[in-house]
Amino acid sequence: MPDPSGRSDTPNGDRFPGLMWFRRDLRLDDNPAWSAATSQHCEVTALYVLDDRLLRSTGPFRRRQLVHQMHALDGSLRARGGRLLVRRGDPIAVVPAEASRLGATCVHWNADVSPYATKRDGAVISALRVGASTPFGHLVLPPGAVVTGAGSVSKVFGAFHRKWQATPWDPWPEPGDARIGNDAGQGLPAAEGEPPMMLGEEGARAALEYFIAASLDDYIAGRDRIPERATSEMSIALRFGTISPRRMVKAVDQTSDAGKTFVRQLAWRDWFAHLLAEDPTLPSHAMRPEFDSIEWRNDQDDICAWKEGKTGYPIVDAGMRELSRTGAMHNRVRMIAASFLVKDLLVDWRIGERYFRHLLADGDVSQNVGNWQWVAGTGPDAAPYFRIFNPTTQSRAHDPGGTYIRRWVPELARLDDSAIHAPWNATPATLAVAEVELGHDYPFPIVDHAGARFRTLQAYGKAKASTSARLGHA
DNA sequence: TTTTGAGTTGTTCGA
DNA sequence: GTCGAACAACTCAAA
Repeated sequence: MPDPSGRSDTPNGDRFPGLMWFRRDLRLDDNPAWSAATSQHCEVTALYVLDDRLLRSTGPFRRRQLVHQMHALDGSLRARGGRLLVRRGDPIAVVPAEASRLGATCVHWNADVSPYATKRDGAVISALRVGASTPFGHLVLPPGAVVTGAGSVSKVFGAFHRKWQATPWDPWPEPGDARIGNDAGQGLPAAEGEPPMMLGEEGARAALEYFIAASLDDYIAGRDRIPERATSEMSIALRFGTISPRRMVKAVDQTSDAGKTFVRQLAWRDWFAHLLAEDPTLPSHAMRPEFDSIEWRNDQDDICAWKEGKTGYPIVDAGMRELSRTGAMHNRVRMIAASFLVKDLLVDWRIGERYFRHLLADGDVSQNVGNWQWVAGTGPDAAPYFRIFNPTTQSRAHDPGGTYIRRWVPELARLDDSAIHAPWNATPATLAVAEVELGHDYPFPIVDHAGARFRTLQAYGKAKASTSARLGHA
């Protein structure tokens, strides 16, 4: 095969050039597609395609992260004498064109499970004139590796988890010795703002080590304390693939309950991905069809108040403000805010799912959809629908000193620890001392929790009853 | 085919 | 203040 770049003087004998298409796997360590590419070819070009269709649906925080992490990947490649080749356009056209230009005999990438990605990747494979190799490098186990006797993904987590634990695997192979292409193409977009603390694969590895040393022992209780940063905070590294989930599992001592609990979270992550791979309609349909007939209120004023952090429930508002200003939110607060939208405001979970996914720096279709369906009680193994979070109780339990609320709802900062969780119950004197006038400085609650709870139980009960009646008559 | 056991993160009510 | 029960009876997966 003629080599248009004239790079045929390779130490690897008759090996040919290859192309590695990076997407959400921005690391060189423990990356199955990268290892395959660098083992099978004399030279590998590392490509990233800026896909405008995808970028349009990507909110500002995730986009900013992406650019920083691309720069970090470029740094990893430079350390090995290469560069990240960046192109802008539709991958269905760009990837085959680059493969042809470089004379690549195979294109490598790590597969993904989202409906958009699977459709796009199928089209790229059809358009390629050479082969493609597409392992699953962002999950511990690939879809299809953990199934029931009937060959489908378990619809209860416990059964999935038992099989997941019992399925053996090893770290993926080490990278090979291929030379790395050093054509930077049209160049990286300029990174905006301060680089994230957890930058690139070295940052991710250091953050994991720090978490294991500092917080893992207390993970079971610590992960529920909102104002602290006692969770692993690895979600962005997992989202962009700057760390290998297999490396994470191997790094944790699973003889302790805390270690087991933490690794279990990675099993949940695999489970949600496997479920979406099996059923691409999950972003738009309840896993339990009876809950597709709930009569949502979808009140526009309520939805706006929720998005803006003006519901009158301080813990919800703190979370929603943190989200819209930073793209981050503690897991416990995500549950409280999501439960509030669905069960207190009776708003369709899909509206909240789309909003979170747009803004979250770690936003990922499979995880976001799985978790929203869990909160809404519409999925398998979901929270029972009558399990409705009380935002005030949650706030007192998980942010007892009101530290988190004061950080994001400064107009309430002078309220004492008792009043700050439910300012509408505070005495006029307490409010006056704290210089809070409800309805002026901070809203009255837009909904009464007890009444809203009853309303939601009615709506869910009705949806269930009408569906079972329909099925009974069929 | 039938049976059996299990089932992330909660809240409210009444004794 | 603390405790257990009710919430609602499912469905799934495996034996």
